[in-house]
Amino acid sequence: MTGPSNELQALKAEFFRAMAHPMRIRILELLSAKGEQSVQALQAELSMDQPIISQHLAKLRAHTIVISRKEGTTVVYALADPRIADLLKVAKDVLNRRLSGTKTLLHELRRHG
Amino acid sequence: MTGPSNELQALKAEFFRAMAHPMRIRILELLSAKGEQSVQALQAELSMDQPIISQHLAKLRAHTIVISRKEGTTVVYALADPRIADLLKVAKDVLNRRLSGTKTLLHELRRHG
DNA sequence: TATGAATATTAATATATTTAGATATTAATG
DNA sequence: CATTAATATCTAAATATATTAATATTCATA
Repeated sequence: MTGPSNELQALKAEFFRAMAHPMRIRILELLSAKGEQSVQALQAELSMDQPIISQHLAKLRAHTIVISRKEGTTVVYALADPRIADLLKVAKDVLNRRLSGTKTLLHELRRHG
Repeated sequence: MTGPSNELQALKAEFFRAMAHPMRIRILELLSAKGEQSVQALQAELSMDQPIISQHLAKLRAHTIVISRKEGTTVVYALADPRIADLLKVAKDVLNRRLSGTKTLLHELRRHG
């Protein structure tokens, strides 16, 4: 038995890759924490040139990781799916555990005898 | 307040990028589903040349996404953290919902009028 | 210690992604 | 309808990543 199709795994890979950039992570964390944000707001909070932000937003949009709507001349972005916030949270947990590394291990050892 | 440091977000990005490859997703899903596996077993199940598998395993190892131990001349790999299985599961949910759901699509369409 | 089996590394080329700057589009306003 | 503000797109150059094939390492054992 071969498991799920390769195309599905390619989709997952593309999905992860679309998130895999420091600037895009920052954007997604802002949207997770504060809800929808205009491009201006993101630009201000990330102190980033406008075309750069737009390019990253375009990539996230292309993979339906964020969605956007227009409000007059400004465009407001939001997570396309609340589970994306979960995804970031799990990733943070994995990394946090890793960073606390030895400390956590010692702590656990002490607690469990 | 600026939020968490940029280095942390760069770490997260590197972490996602290290997973973001169809072959590595397949490896991680096998390890999630079946527990630890030797390189031989992975090679057989993925019908992939040995050096290719090793290269992907090396990348996963470099980011502490998998860990390995030797058993004589064979090397056995496992997920470094069970939460990585959660991560894959959440990603699968997001993509499943996307593939089955018209909700997001309609939302996208509405955006363009 | 020479050999074979299992795994890892290296190096080259090809391909994809990022960045930065210039320019284009869109919608509101005077 | 010309102008401005907000956002998006395009292009070329710089970086990073993937692929392939060849070679190296490690360990058990004859």
